[in-house]
Amino acid sequence: MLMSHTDTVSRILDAAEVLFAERGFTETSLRTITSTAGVNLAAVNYHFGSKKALIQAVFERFLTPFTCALESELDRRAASGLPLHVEDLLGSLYRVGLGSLSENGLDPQRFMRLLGLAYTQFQGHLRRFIVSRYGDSYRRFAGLLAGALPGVDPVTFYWRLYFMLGATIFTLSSFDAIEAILREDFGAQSSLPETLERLVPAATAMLKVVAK
Amino acid sequence: MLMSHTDTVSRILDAAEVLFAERGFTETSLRTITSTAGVNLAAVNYHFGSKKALIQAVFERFLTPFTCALESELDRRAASGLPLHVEDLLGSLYRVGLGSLSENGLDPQRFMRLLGLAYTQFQGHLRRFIVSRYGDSYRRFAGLLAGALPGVDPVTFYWRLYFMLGATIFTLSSFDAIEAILREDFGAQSSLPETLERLVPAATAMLKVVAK
DNA sequence: CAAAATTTAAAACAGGTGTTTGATTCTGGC
DNA sequence: GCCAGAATCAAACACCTGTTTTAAATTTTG
Repeated sequence: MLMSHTDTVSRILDAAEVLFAERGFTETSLRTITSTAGVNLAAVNYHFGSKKALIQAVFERFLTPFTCALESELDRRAASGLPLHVEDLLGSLYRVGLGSLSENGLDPQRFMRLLGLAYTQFQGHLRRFIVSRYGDSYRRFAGLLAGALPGVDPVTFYWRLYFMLGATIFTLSSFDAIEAILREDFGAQSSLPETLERLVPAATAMLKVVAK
Repeated sequence: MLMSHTDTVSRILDAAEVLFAERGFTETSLRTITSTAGVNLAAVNYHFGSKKALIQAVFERFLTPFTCALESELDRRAASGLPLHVEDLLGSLYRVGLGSLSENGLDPQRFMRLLGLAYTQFQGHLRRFIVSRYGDSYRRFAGLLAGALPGVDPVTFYWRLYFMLGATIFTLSSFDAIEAILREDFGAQSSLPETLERLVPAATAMLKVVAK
């Protein structure tokens, strides 16, 4: 039968998620995954088919609830008829990211770490998978953001969008490390929500600049 | 003799530089490096000691001229006595990056790609190496930048500094990919200097925002 | 209950990894 | 010309990789 998701599958996904986020894809072997999951080595290839497919499955479990939550948040905003400002859109994005993930028992920091990996590690198949599966939502959000920034020419807008993505993914995927440095140097510790509250105005300013 | 740097060493460094930037560290084997360099497999361990040491050597060849050029640019600015503005500092940083590297026959894009890897790949030894070797220059630059931003409290400043680093490294290390997308969608092609000219005002705005 | 399909298990497979070895060639100083 | 030291080479080493196989156990179903 196909109700298979008894245990083994989830345990593999759980272990893979943590280990991938900690060490990367190539640096994490199937043997490490299966042994920390407490299942047999062959189980990965049996249930997922290959290591690549496992990597994609890990991302699917993250991204699907996130994307759905973002879509319905955008629907809600659109239904309200109110104009969408840049701050609101970014705030929504971050709030949804934090909310939907922790609801599903997923660690937002790990999520960002994995997202960072998806962009920087050399896994062509992953990039293709993500684009084909979640590209529409991405384009919708980007379109709304562009609409909230009249007067910024398209090419400049897209570069700035990438600047923003970079700032976000890079910073949040190394959140632990950066936070540790700042705590050591200034004693003040920052939480993830606090950091996002710093990020929203900073990213907004970057998107809005009027070239002089 | 110690004049050894006849050929083999540089050829290994050249090949490793390109291959690392293209595929990452773990994904590039010593056999691939030595065969594209046209040298014997054992040469890496003979001249460098280990793969880790080779990785560090690749970064040293990039970062030392860059850091030196940046330091002397900062010296020059300091000697002039003029106050240092944020735009100037960022402009210097990027201009020096472009200039000093291409002078030494090194590809700036590859440099950014490698720098991105250094941050995102899981090579503890590399991070430690870079921090211990180039940490002082980094702190000097960060200090000058902080001085040009009175009124921004230290913790906020440092978070924004990381936002900026993220935007820079992330964007430039994927420059080719992003540029290809934008060219396909808008027909307009962007050069690296052009992109840096977009980045300077955007990053400046992000650093300067006054929280409302 | 028995037959069939699904899931687990141990072992082997084929190939790739960084590193080391020991012999051989090259090279510069006397 | 000779010979120590440096550099190159082919081969082997020990280990790890993802994947497959074959058999046993388990679960589902008629």
